[in-house]
Amino acid sequence: MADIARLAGVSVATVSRALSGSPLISDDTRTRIAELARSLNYSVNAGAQNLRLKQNRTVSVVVPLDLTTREHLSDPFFLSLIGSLADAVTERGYDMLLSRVDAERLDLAAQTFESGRASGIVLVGQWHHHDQLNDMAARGVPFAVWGAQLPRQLYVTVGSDNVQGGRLATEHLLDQGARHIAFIGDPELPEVNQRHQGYLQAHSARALVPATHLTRQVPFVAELIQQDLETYLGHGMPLDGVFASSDLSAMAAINALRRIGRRVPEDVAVVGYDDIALATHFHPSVTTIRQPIDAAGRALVEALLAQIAGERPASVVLPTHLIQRQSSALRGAGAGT
Amino acid sequence: MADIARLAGVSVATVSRALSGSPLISDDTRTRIAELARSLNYSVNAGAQNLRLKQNRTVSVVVPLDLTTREHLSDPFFLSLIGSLADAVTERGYDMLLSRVDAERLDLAAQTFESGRASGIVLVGQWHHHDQLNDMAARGVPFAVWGAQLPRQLYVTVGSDNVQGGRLATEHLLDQGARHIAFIGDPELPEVNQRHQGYLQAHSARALVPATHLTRQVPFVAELIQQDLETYLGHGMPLDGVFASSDLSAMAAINALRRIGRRVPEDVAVVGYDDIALATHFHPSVTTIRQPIDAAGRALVEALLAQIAGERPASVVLPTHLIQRQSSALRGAGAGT
DNA sequence: GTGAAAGCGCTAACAA
DNA sequence: TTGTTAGCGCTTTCAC
Repeated sequence: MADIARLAGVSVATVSRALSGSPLISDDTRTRIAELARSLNYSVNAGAQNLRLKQNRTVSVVVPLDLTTREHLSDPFFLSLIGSLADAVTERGYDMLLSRVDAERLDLAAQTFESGRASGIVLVGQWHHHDQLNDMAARGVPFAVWGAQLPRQLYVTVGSDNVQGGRLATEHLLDQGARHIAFIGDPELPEVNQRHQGYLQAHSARALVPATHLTRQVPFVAELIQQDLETYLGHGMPLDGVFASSDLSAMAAINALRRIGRRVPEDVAVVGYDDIALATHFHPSVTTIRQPIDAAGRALVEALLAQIAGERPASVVLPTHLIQRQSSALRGAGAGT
Repeated sequence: MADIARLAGVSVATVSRALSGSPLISDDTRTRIAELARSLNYSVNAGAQNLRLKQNRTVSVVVPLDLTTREHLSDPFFLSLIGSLADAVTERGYDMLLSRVDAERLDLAAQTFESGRASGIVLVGQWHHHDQLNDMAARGVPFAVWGAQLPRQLYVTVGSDNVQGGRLATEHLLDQGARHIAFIGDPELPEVNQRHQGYLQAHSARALVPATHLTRQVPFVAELIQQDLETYLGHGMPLDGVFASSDLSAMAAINALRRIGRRVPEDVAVVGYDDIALATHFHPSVTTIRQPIDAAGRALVEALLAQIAGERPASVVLPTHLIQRQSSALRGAGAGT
């Protein structure tokens, strides 16, 4: 900037004002300076500017890294969510800092804020760490979480209506005539837990009670799901429906069932959750609960920016929809796309 | 930092030294200061530190935004590449800034560098903008591009061996007995162009010459691909093989063929490119050319960091592999997974 | 082993 | 309309 000032024969203050479009500067000098800057490929130093302005138009998106399961960032749902966040953040004129953090140390996510690198944080997934997040919120860190709304929650979440989603999925399976519906997922995770609530509600609304052993507590790992299902069926237990708490799990389940010789959907109807792109194209195509990803990214960014602006935005629960496809057409009825 | 200094009864200089682990500080004061900092949730202000140190451990990943086709960031291949980049960047102890830029103004990508926000750039996709990129390189902006290696190229690329990939795909189709193999893709894009070269090479190696109208110049848009294929076949032209320049295109082609009443693979064998997760699970599963995504992310980051360190790294061409699946088993032979 | 002071590149009073 | 000056939070010579 000093260079430009010298070349233009003015002071740095003038250059600063010209470049920031201050109305105090004459059009003449403004254009002269603008051209000089362009020809030198000069851009105002963002660090110095932020330091001075104590402003900072960047959002930090943190993806917890679960060391025990997947080491790499590869789940299509989260990847899409990141894409949607990138679009939403760009739309609002912010920069996006993407980082990965050990899921056991979610509090580390706050560092990007505390070190002044970002003005707030979007956390993709809340895992088991409700308490850590409450602490962060109490400390005054602005952040928004993709996840489930929990009791006594001091932070803002954006998530799909998991209970409703679980209910929709299960009702659909019951409608298809299924009576022994397994639930696959780890109810220790808040979102999965709520989907499980929906599963139970759908049953009790029809005066049914699913056998407890139909709830299969398995993490999001294909091998474990397949193994668990094989064990379960190996014991000769009845099964004519599966509600998996993610599409990836549903696909793993379908593969496992097929390997054991059960046909999907003729013998067992399967419903997933997320509606990732793969679900339409899988064979059979997977009936699922859609989470509105574009709305999700936008809502997360909006909730975060509202907090940064000093507001106290409410958590957002996005509606879910049943997308009916082949995997649940138990009697050949109701095949979708 | 001033607060901490006051509370610890020392000068800011001492705090700075203590926090950066300077050996000049006594263990006693160092731990006292460290604890104070922790209890206050204090983190050194990154902006100020960078300003002072003129250092900057962040990589800017720029995803061109092609306004004419997809507005959203959703292609599974690029999404995975971003995931892989996030992992690689984190591994090297850098931060990752993710931004989207109009594909027509790729030079804007340099801004994150010129404004000192990042020490270098990874560009995901080179599109038609070889010249803009050469200009950027000439200006001294450190960056690495995912794409094809081109003649008179002043910048570093990392990409798969597109010619080899195209050859492998086409040879495989020829091996399956296909003789009228369409090429689907837009050869104006450098990577696609090289895949097309491979397609031609595979033919000429067997003294064959594919009819020119078999090269279907279509952008990566499902609707256009389906439409084009329908037109082509509507004219009664012969077709028993398709080499699509991406898996998504291959899937669009398969859907189109099915709609027209051609069976895949019995009537038409299809091979894609990328090996996205969907490819395994599509029905029929898609034979494809795998691009090693994890290696890609790492190679891009490495090439960039080398440049930042003042080296002049060579472009990287990653090997490709044919992954044989059902979509190309023309005579029922050679079905894979 | 610690402190005082200068300066990284910028913006915003305050003066002129 | 423009320039002078102080200071954002930090690191680092230089002095003690």
